[in-house]
Amino acid sequence: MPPNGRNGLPVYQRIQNTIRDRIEGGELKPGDAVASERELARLHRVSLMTARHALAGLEREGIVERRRGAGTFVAPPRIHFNKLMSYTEQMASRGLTACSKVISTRTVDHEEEMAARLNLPAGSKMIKIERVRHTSDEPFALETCYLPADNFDGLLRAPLGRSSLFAALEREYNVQLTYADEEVDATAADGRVAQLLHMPRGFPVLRIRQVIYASNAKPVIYVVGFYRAERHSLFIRRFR
Amino acid sequence: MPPNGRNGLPVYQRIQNTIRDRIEGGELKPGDAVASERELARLHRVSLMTARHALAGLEREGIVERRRGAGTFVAPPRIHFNKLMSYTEQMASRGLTACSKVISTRTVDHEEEMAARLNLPAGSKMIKIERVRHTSDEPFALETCYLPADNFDGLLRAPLGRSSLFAALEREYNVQLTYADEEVDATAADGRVAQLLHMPRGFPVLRIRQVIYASNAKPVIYVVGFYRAERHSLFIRRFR
DNA sequence: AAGTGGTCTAGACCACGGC
DNA sequence: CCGTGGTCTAGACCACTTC
Repeated sequence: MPPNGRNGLPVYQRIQNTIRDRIEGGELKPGDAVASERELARLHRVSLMTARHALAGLEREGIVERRRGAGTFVAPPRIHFNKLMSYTEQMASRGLTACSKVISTRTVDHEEEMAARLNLPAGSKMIKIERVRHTSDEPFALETCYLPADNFDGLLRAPLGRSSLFAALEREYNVQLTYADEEVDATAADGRVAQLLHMPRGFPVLRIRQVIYASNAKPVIYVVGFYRAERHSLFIRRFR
Repeated sequence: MPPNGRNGLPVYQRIQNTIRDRIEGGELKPGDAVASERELARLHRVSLMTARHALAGLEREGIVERRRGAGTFVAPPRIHFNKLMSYTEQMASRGLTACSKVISTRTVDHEEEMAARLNLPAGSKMIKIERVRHTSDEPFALETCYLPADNFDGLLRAPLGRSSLFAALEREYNVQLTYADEEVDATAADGRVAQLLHMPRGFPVLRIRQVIYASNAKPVIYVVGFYRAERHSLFIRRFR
């Protein structure tokens, strides 16, 4: 038998995908039993070790729980702690649709603080995108992000209103985002923020400044976000 | 061959232990090559899949990095972000001395929200400790923490003004704190907070609600903290 | 070309869970 | 008891990195 299927995917990953699809499609719900190792091996005409490898991978991802002597079961939906996720992905993980309005997109070259955050020389050209995030009608966040203009030529022509910036970077520019450092504090809404978020000036807002790094440890995006306090909170898990 | 060695440990775990020991003992340093799968299989007189299983486990733990075609190498020491640290420990890690004033210590039994956060039945007795944290003269945080009264009899007699609550729990009560879930948002200072933190009422403050869990995954402490925004910010690292 | 990790086979026995 | 996951064997070929 050929080691890989028709497409280039290893067999164990194709098995994983069939299971993932059935969970995401709602066919399998948390607590439901997944096909056993032996069953998968029979169904996919594959060795036991390969079926096992597939399930072990899904368990490591937290999608599935394995109990010796009992079976393999769909894991309860876990809260994603300390995961770097785009707004689009966050919404999707809560079963909601992302909704945002692009306020402005342009290139700038004299915002020194932002250049410094991206580790660029002073005066560097940067792409600047301002977006208001909302759910249904109510706006709840203003996010301004900066990217080095040199590396992302043509990004401004992408349909940012619709699709995710993360997705565009990872797909179109082949950039692998790996981690982000965030600084969180509270501040009072200034005139512009108050107006865009439909709240009185001086109201408390959560401010999150985020530097997102690519796999080569180079900073790729700097984001400043202001969040309406009563509509947004941040969840973190810390370990001892 | 017997599936397990003399002791009850699976072979692959014993292989892992020999490698862990050599790393912890300083014999292998970050970047050094670890024995290859085939080498381990030969040395331990074990099948390739078993040697492989051992290395895969170490990789999942982050102890080792595997590069196809190159080999398996000791991973660089991971920096610990998002660490659960007491106020005392945080200050110490910045070379400062912790300074706090106990405002009140008492037992309460009708704060239902707090009982719920600690997963206690309604009406349960809890120890409640209020402390103001400060640097030099300026107060910058009000922290109120709750603990189940049953488990921590006599805690109120400990010298909390001086030593760490964490230290007391870990030493006196043999509780191993393992992780905490935090919820962060922004809010306006109410009268009491404003007075204690020497700031105008209505000013934005960072609010952090924290549930700290022991090693048995039982909640042990619930802390609500209000932090002066201009003197405190939170740093988080998120991973993709 | 030699060595490495990645995938895969076709079996085996064990420890454990639920019926 | 039967089915489950956990461990393990003794091989195989492939893709990749290093030299």
